[in-house]
Amino acid sequence: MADGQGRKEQTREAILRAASTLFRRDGYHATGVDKVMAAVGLTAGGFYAHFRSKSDLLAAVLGRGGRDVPMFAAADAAGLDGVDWVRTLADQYLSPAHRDGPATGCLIPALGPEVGRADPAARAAFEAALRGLVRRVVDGLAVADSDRASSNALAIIAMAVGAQVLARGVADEALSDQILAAARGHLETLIGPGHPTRDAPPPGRQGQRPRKQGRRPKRES
Amino acid sequence: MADGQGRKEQTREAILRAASTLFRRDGYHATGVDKVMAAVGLTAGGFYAHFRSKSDLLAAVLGRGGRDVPMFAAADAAGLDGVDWVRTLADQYLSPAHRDGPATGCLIPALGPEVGRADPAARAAFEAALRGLVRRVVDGLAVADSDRASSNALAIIAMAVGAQVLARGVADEALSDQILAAARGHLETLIGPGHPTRDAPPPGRQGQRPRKQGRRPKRES
DNA sequence: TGTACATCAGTGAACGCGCGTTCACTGATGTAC
DNA sequence: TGTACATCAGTGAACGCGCGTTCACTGATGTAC
Repeated sequence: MADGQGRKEQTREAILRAASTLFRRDGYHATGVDKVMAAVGLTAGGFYAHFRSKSDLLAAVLGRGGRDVPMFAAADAAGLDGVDWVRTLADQYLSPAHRDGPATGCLIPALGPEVGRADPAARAAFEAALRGLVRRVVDGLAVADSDRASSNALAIIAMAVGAQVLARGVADEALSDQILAAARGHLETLIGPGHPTRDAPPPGRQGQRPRKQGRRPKRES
Repeated sequence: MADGQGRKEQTREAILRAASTLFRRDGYHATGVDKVMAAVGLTAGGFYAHFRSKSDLLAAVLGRGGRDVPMFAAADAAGLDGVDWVRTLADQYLSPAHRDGPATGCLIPALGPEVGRADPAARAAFEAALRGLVRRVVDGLAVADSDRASSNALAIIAMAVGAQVLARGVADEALSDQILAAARGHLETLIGPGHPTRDAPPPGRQGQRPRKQGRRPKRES
C-alpha cells in the first residue's frame, strides 16, 4: 500500500462524492443509503463501515464545503483571489448553467432548508463551510470597514442563494432568467468598490432582455 | 346547508392548512399523507376524495400563497399597503421569530428547493404566488422606473429568502442573528427611496450588536 | 309522520415497495514463520 | 517457497417500519313520497 490513501479511504471518498451529488440532485430525504452505495457500485450493508448513520453522512458531505463544487474548485485551480475570485464566482453562481445543474452546484440552495432541520453536527459542519465562504467573499470586497465588509458578504451570499432558490422553483424560464439577472445586477453594487451604496452601475435593465439560453432540462442525469 | 362552505369543503381546507404547516416544519418529502390526515383527525384513505395525489396537495398548498402565513395575513388585515407594507413585512420576515417559526412562516425558505424538484403544476403554483408577492413589493418601492422596480423587488425577495435559509442552517445563534441583521440593513438600501444606490443609510453595523433574543428551539410544536 | 331509498364523507385493511440499520458471513489480501 | 493464520472491506438477507395509493365497506345525513 504505497498509496497515500488506503483502499477503504478511497471508498469513503467515493461514497462522499456520490452522496454529495445525489443529495443535491434529489434532496437529502429523498435519497436512500442504497442509492448512494449503488452509485459507488457497492451494497447498502457496507455503508456502516464508513459512516455511523445517514445523518453522519450529511454532516460529512457538508464538511467538504465547496470541494465537490467544480465552480469553486476551478476558481482556486486558476489561482484567483480577492476581487477577481468574487466577481468570477458571482457570475458563475448566478448563471443559468448553475440553476440547471444543481447536482454539481452549490450545496446551499439545494440543501439549505434540510440542513435547517438536521441535527447539530450537520448544522455545525454547514456553519463552518459557510464561514469559510464568507471569509473568501470578505477578502474580495473593496470595503475598508470590516464590520461593513462582513455585512456585505453575508448579504451577497444571501441574495445569491435566494436567487437560485427562486430561479429553480419558478416554472417560466424567462422569469427565472430575470431573477438571476436582477441578482447579478445588485451584487455588483454590494461588491464595491468603496462605500457599498456609491459608485455602482445602475441595476435594473438586465432582467428585461430576453436571454435565450437553450431548453432547461427538468432533471440532470 | 345554509353554510357558505359544505362539509367536504371545510375538510379540504383543514387538510390544506395542516399540510401547509407540516410541510413547512418537516419538509414535503418527510411528511406523510397519514401524518397530514391524522393532524386533521382523519385516516389516510379519505385523502384521495380531496386530492388526486400528494404532489397535487403540494401544488394546492403553494397555490394558497401567503394565506397560511400570519405575517402576511396580518399586514393585510391591518390595511397596510405601499411602502408601509414592504417595510413592515421586511422587518418581520427578517426577524429571529420568523427564523424560529418556519411552520407558520413563509413557504419559500422552507420548501423552495423541494419545489425546484417538484412537477410542473407545483412549480406553476409557486410561480403564481411569487408573482403576486413581487407585485406587492413593487408597489411599495419608491422607484420610478418600472424595470428597476421589478429588478429591485426580485433582489429584495431573493435576499430575504436566502438570509432565512442561511440563518436557519447555521448552528450558532449569534451568527444567525448577524445574517438577519445584515439582510435587514441592505434591504433598506433596495427599498428606496429613489435611486437604489443613493440616499441609503449605511448598512454594516447592525450585524455586530449582540441581540439576545431568547433561546432558539430546535423544533416548534 | 313514517318509511324506503340515494348520496356521500370517511374507514380501515391491504397492495407492493423502499426506508435505515444490523449482523453473521465470505473471500481476498497481508503477515509470520 | 509454502503453509497457517489474521485482518478487513464488503455481501446479502433480514429486522420493523412507514410510504403513497386503492377499494370494498360503513354509517350518517338528506330526499321522496
